[in-house]
Amino acid sequence: MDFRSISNISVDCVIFSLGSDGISVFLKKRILHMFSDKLPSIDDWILPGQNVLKSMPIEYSADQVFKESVGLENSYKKQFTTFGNPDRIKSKKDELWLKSKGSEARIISIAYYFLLPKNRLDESIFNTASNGWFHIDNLPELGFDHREIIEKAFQELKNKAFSQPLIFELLPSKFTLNELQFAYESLYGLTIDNRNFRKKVINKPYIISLEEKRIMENAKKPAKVFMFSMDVYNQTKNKKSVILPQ
Amino acid sequence: MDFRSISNISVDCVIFSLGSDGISVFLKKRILHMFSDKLPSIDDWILPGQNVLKSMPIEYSADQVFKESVGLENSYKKQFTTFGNPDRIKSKKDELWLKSKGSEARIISIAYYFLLPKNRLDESIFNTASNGWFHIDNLPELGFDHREIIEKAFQELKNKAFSQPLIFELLPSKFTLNELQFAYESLYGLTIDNRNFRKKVINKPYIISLEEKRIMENAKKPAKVFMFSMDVYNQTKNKKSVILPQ
DNA sequence: ACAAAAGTGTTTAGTGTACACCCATGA
DNA sequence: TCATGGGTGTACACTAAACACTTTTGT
Repeated sequence: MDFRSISNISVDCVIFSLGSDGISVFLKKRILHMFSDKLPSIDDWILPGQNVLKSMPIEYSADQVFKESVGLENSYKKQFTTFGNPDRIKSKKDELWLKSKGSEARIISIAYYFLLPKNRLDESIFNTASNGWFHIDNLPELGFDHREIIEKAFQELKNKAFSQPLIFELLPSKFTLNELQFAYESLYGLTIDNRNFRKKVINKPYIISLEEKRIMENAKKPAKVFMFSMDVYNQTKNKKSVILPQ
Repeated sequence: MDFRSISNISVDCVIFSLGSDGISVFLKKRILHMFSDKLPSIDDWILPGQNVLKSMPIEYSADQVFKESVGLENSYKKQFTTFGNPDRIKSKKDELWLKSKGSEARIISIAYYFLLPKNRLDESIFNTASNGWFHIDNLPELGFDHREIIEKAFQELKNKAFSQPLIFELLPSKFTLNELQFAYESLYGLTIDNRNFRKKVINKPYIISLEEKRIMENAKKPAKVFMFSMDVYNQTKNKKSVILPQ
């Protein structure tokens, strides 16, 4: 095995999670102090990433980045776009940073997004000095073209969740209907009528009602919990009309 | 400008077109005769592709490949997945081929698909000795992991066309309703009721009825022609229910 | 006149949407 | 008893789906 990395190819990971105020993204602090006052000192945020290894699959590096970032494995992962235009390193800061890391100037970044289920998040990794979670609508100053990467990831996620049951990857395996509604509202920036939502959801065969109840934060009355069955979903999915969008 | 290529990064292009019998893919012949009888001689098909250039955007190479393949520009193009596992070159043939080209053993391929409108196809590029169009359900023997790449491209195309008006990229800018129906039937392997289809299509504001008529091949009665307006589409698209697939 | 694709209507079932109040529970 | 999220029903409009024959034109 050759565990050296390929110098011009990296993976960048956009890790999404559903926080109490909506969809959040995990970022790492980028700090570099310069000896010369003439050079800008760097203090902003970037996506977690690392170079691809010479003898391992691309996704191996993505999994490593995910594990090092949030301490977990086996979450939903999707490779969505590869970024690599020669002008994607635009700023003096980005140049300096790459030089300090000994990296090449033209880096191809294979970008993945991950979906982190709500209850699997290790709280200790929440906002430390070098890690942070940021609401998708309120991102901090970002290095390189990482804002563009995040926006693209979010768009791809929304598109995909439109036709596949991705939403459940953001929720605990047992969830309440109001949690599911909140996930949709957060992801798509909607407000949904609760009665219509419940009707629609409960009619899906792959949404299984459990006998269990759970008391949500701030609530007095316990709420029924449900689960999603991928088995039932795969069995019952019928090719609904595919003709003309909207 | 540095027009040398990056030795370990290439683009591969899956070019789709709508032929008279359905969706077709453009392939290039791969032939290599060996001096030794012990080595297999290569005679199969591969996707058109080339290496990424040192100082140009990735899509520049994709556009070049497309132009060299079918002699056209400005068709719909989508980067969909990057392939690069170390074991994607599995066969002796693939190894020999790469050696004969002086390429590295670990190549990252950034894959694009293109949609070629029906009437824009230069017939002279149809099946020559080194080029061929193959029905998506009847592909020949393929080199490398190119069958996998084509299947993935086709899946991504179908998914995307489900929520975006991609189907029109496969048709001439003026088309008949039966042509549009045939495009859907070919893409999704459906048979659609013609009366219901016409009703549904004619009700879309972005499908514009033209005063023109056209006599289709084998037909006697001329057919009305329609166009798709992206302007109207963008103006009128309403966020239809996004809750739960199927 | 015949062959071939173009074009047309109605009925029924199901789904989406608008809308406002009571329920169960813990504090 | 009050505050909080949990949970419920009806009416109307629209869309999807099933189904078969007539029209127009070129040969």
